[in-house]
Amino acid sequence: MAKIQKIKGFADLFADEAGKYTFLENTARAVFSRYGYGELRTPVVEFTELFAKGIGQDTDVVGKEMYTFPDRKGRSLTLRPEATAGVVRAFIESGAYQPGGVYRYFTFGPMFRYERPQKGRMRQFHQINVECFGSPSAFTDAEVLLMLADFLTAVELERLSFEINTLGCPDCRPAYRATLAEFLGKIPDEALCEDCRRRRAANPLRVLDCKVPGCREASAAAPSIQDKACGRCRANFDIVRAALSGAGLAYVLNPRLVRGLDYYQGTTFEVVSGDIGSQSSVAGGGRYDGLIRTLGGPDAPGVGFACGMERLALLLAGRPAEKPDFHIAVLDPAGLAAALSLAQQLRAAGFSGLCDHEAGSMKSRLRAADRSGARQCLIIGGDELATGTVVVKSLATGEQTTVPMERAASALGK
RNA sequence: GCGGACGUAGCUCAGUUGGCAGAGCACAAGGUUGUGGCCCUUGGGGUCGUGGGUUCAAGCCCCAUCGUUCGCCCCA
Repeated sequence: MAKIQKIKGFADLFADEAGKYTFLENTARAVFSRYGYGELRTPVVEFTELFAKGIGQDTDVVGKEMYTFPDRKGRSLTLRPEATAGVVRAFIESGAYQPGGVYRYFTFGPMFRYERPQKGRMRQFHQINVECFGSPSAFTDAEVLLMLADFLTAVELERLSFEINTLGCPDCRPAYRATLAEFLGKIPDEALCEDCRRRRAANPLRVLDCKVPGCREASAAAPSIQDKACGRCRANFDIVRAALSGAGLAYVLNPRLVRGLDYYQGTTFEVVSGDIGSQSSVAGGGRYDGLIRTLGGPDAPGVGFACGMERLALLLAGRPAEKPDFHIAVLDPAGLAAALSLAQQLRAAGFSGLCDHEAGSMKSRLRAADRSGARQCLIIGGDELATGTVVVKSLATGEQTTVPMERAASALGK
């Protein structure tokens, strides 16, 4: 019988690793609350249609990476590959939107994409997501970015680079796209990789993003969106840049920054680390003004970002586990019941600790106490049982005293 | 979906031209009848990922398969 094991690309996170995730979530909660954001938890499964419409039918995520399956009534469900679509759906469904209002949400949780796993990329992965609905202002873009930077500073990640770009709006992007496509059309086939030859007609912006050196060279002189953006987009982007500089946040202007999900427009950004292998992007986001309407909601604008917890965790030092205050060592089986009730009293008094449930030799019990990392060991053997006492031994210094059992808590207390 | 590397004890890994499966760490007991960490001794532990093939003989060679991992692609 083959051993049952976890699914490829899924992970079990024990103490050290799990601790990083709760640390990330707790500090995210604290930081985002200071900006007026509230937590929202949405389902992990949605109707497939939501993602197909929201993310874009021709993206890789929708085209080949979704966990999609029929439920018992034959409806097509999918495990969410990203959070924004679900949050937007919840927002629309709640009916909370009033024109002019601004709505701020953050959410944590697992996402699923059927990809080949590698460093920093799991099939079940975890994101911290932030979404702000209702504000068309570039100051909101800037504040969201600053909040992300604030969070990353709070978790003590410093060596990260912030890249920003604008993708243009529905007014100016089509024209830019056309001139870019025209430029790319003149490049001889041999100069581009196979993917880019296909992309230059279908999705010319993505050619800019190609990592193949030849393609980089070929597109080096391509027209930049920075020059072709409309006045409003430029003005907005200037506001964002000025706000970041004003706040002292260093950033890199990356005109080649193109996001993979169709709904992005206007300001986009990515946070990159050079220390975690080839999946180097730890966070990414931007503005998605058309999305809420696309999904059947009001014509409300949106901005947000997603932050990959696996990738942040790679950068985080392990969090040392909490050490217990006491370990009760039992030398005589007759002492097991007294040991457990003593342990309960100590826990009720606020101490943390472990208690032997099987008796053993002094040597084996003390070794176990030592391994647990406990500060103090309480020893209950035949002598102590006879006199109603307990030995309180410091595992650091080796000093020990014998006290009546009911005084154990105060003996631990100092 | 494509490519490379790797699967031997709980963990990290040796294993020669194919010739009786090993070390370190960890664990357990003892050295010390009730005193841990350091040290010493002893001990328990393995279908060599799985299934085929070649061979007198396979951990080693061949094929397949599963898993892990790094990269491509894509993305957080």
